[in-house]
Amino acid sequence: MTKRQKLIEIFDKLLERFGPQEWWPADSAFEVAIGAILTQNTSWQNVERAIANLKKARRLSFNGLSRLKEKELARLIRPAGYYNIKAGRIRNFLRFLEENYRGSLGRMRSKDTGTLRKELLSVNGIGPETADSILLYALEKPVFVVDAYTRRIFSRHRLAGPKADYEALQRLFMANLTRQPALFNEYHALLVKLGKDYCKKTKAACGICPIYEKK
DNA sequence: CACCAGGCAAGTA
DNA sequence: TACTTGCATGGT
Repeated sequence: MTKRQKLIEIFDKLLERFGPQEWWPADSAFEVAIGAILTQNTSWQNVERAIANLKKARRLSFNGLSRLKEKELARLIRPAGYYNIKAGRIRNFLRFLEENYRGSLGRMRSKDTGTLRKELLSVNGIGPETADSILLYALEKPVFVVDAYTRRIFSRHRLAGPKADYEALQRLFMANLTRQPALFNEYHALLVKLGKDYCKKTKAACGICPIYEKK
């Protein structure tokens, strides 16, 4: 069994068990990018409240957010937690868009993925997962998103070392699967679904995990 | 009450 | 390089 076959087998089991996840839940690419920052170490449910506040205030756009004072932005995204930190990070991202793409996320699409990733990582507040989430889910670039669930699931199934870093885990997927945005999209979303339902930090339900196998 | 959630940066050794 | 800590709300 090659790594590729193993990765595809897991994907097929997850898809059969959970069905398509329909990621990323958002009305625009811009909303995806803002959501990616808001969901850093935060439950999606809390992010939804923050997004709802921004929509209700009609501020969920580059111009809308740009005209907000940092304190006011922080107030609106309060439910997402770390609101002072995240308000600053969102403003860093807005300034990045303003200075490099005249405020248009869509204008990023024409550049190559590697360059875009470095640019995003240069923004204070955007790390590997946030950058890759924007690349894959907002710009549809073929980049695999790794998160805490991915690391936990693959470590517990002994498919990766417990101390495998982000890039190593990402390479496992990207070097062994065809680089299709749609496949990476669904795979990551399914791993999050599995993590939420069966692979929590302490309460692991490995015995009934859909990809569990007896030795 | 404790623990967790779709991280990241800054500080320390 | 490899830890450790602060950031914070809302659900279980």
